[in-house]
Amino acid sequence: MSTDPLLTIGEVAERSGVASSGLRYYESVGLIASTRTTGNQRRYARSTLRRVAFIRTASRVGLTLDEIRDALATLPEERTPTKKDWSRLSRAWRPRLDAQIAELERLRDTLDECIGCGCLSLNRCKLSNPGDRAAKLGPGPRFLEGDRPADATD
Amino acid sequence: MSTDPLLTIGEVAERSGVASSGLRYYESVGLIASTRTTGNQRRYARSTLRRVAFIRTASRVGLTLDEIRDALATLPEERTPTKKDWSRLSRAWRPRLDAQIAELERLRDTLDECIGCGCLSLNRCKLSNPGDRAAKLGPGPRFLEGDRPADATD
DNA sequence: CTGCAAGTTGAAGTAAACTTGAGGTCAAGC
DNA sequence: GCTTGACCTCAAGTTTACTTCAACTTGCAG
Repeated sequence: MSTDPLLTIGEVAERSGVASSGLRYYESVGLIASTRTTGNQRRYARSTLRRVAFIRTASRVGLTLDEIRDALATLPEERTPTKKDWSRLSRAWRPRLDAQIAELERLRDTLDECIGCGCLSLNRCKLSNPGDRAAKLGPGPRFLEGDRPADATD
Repeated sequence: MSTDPLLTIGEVAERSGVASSGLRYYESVGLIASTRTTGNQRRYARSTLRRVAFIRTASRVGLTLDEIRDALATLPEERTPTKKDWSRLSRAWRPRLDAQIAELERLRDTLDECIGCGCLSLNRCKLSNPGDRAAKLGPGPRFLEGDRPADATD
């Protein structure tokens, strides 16, 4: 315990809930930065806690670390980001969240329609055809998704 | 083109939107089955199309292939599944979808509260503390999620 | 000064869901 | 009968977001 304004990696890990290894990883991909002690140990500014919080939350919203890095790149470098700065970034999540929710609701409603008939038939059933490309939800393949529906016979 | 009731892997790929390599993969993990021609090529029953449709849709809902395999295992083996069979499985997704939507809405609402203040401060802000473990949404780490919040000072 | 928890590095492993590649076979039209 | 596109297998590669391991070094309490 100290009065030192800088935090050790263990302290940041403890407070952010991100493991030390995760913090090192974040640093390796350019999401956060640190200074070093003479003995080569990392020391973090307090503002890093907020930055990590942003990263975790953005991640929960579904952004990839790449996208998060891009977002963070818009923060001013010459000064510690203000609440306004963070607020601006967070606001950008809103449409994304709305889209995700809408997509799931669409899926749910279509499912309701289909449950009655137990169809799930390709091409004939709405469920099988994404409908919009805002998919990219949950794990699974993002590669070919809604490419060619092709003809229908089953 | 033929009158053959069995489909080649290419046909199934074309109609289902899942690449041939994906279908082989599904087979390798026991999600679908096929018979073979004398020349060792796969031939699929038409019902496979429905099965694949189920897999893709369940996947979109966020189920892992493991879970999907478990669900499919409850289908009768001795006969081609009826609409009722599929309907039963689909109905089981509903609570899951509802939970996913609720989780996202919770996140959005909390975000709305937080946007005004640009807080995102750890522990002090609801956004940083998951609240329920129904997370498992979108990509990213499912490992440590909401483990120890720890104390708060920033 | 000593001991030991905490920190360091780089490489390798993990998980899910597939894709790609190499090397070889099959089937159908001409 | 031959060419060509579709298929086969098996191993290895891909992506994202980390964790784990081994082998070592620091830093602080006693």
